[in-house]
Amino acid sequence: MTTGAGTETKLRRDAADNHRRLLEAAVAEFSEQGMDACVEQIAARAGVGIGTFYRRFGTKDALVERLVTDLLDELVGSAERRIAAGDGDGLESYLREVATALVHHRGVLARLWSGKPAEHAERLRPLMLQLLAHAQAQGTIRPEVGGNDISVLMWSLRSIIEITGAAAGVACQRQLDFVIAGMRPGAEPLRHPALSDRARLKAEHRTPSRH
Amino acid sequence: MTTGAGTETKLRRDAADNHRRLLEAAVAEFSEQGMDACVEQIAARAGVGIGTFYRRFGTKDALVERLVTDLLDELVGSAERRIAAGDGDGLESYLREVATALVHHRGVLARLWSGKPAEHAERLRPLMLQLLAHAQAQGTIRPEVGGNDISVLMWSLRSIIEITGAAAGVACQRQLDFVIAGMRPGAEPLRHPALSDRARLKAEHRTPSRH
DNA sequence: GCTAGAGTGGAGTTCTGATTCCGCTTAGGT
DNA sequence: ACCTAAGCGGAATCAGAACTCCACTCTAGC
Repeated sequence: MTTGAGTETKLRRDAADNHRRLLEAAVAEFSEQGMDACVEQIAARAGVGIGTFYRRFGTKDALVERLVTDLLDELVGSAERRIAAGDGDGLESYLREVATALVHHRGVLARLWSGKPAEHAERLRPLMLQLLAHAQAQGTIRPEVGGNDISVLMWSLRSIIEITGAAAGVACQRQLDFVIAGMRPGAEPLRHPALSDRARLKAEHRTPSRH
Repeated sequence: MTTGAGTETKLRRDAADNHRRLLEAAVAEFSEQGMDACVEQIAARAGVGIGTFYRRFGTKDALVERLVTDLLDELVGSAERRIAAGDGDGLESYLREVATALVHHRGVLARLWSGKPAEHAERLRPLMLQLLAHAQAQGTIRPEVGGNDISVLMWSLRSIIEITGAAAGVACQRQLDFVIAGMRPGAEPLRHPALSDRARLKAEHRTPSRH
């Protein structure tokens, strides 16, 4: 649940403790201040000096990447669990879980769907496609819906979450109500083509704003 | 089309020219670099010195606010045009126009739905509500849909646009296909409550990240 | 064509926040 | 209890970008 990369060479007890505390402080601080939260604040909140922060993470960017990786691990785990369950509305449940996870990690969403860890995001795609295919086989999602439609849907949650802050959970679930309703077999026909794979790939490799 | 505030005390011809060029350069630079585009770059792109930039706008922030105001004027104009037209799918057409406008001004979206110009955004709301009411009276949108649902929908476009960059137009229209389909009278019932007015107001007054 | 004053350019200043450095502390093996 | 390398704190350094200032250059009214 905590991580996947194994670069942790058993720390001294106090050090391990500081490490954990830094991670918690970072999540909190990023949630509140956005990605501009400054390192000094994070360290202060964790009750350690800046030096300790840098000994542990090397760079503010490395910290963010670590948080993003944790989040992706969570999303992957969630997808796998849904696939294992094998019920008809697996995709819908999955999307709702994704929304919840994103809300919880709202501080680092700006880095989630682009930049380096895009490789990680690739890990998610086949699982998502599998859930989609299953839902379509069960007839709960109409056949014209493609994987890129689901990607766009997930992307769209980011700004809702960043704008609504505390109320993000409600806002996302309601939005999912509408989008999913629009993806059901009985819904009105689609007027526009889906995003192309080429465009999706370009989007996933874009390096966004900051630094 | 250019603006609404009338603080422009007829400039010397060359100055007016530089002013226009700065505005264009700013839109371009923000679109490409995001809100972190630096003033020096903008000035360079416009072919003027930094001094000129500051004489004209006083502050980077003032420039952004000006661009946001222009965008809102455009959105208001669009809504008024739709209301005047009075056809049944006014809301849908309006939303699609909004998407197009947002794509064009993608550089400043981060400042659009929050911060100071929230007052301006208030100008938009009654128009949007009117379009919604009309659509519901015509039976093209189901009655459970509320104004806040439309707000959330507009917010959701921001991250789609920022992530997809050049392909944003396609992505947004397709997403609108789904959401609007989900808002039709025949669509599946909604499972979750809409965002409360209180939460929406809080969201609109949030001061986001930067500065 | 001349002149006043609006406009200009861009080096220098200031501010903010990331990152480095190093002498001091402390866990934990013996 | 002692020793030593892992850890720690935080002042000092560095970097990047916003913003200021002022000697100099043109536009436009005469």
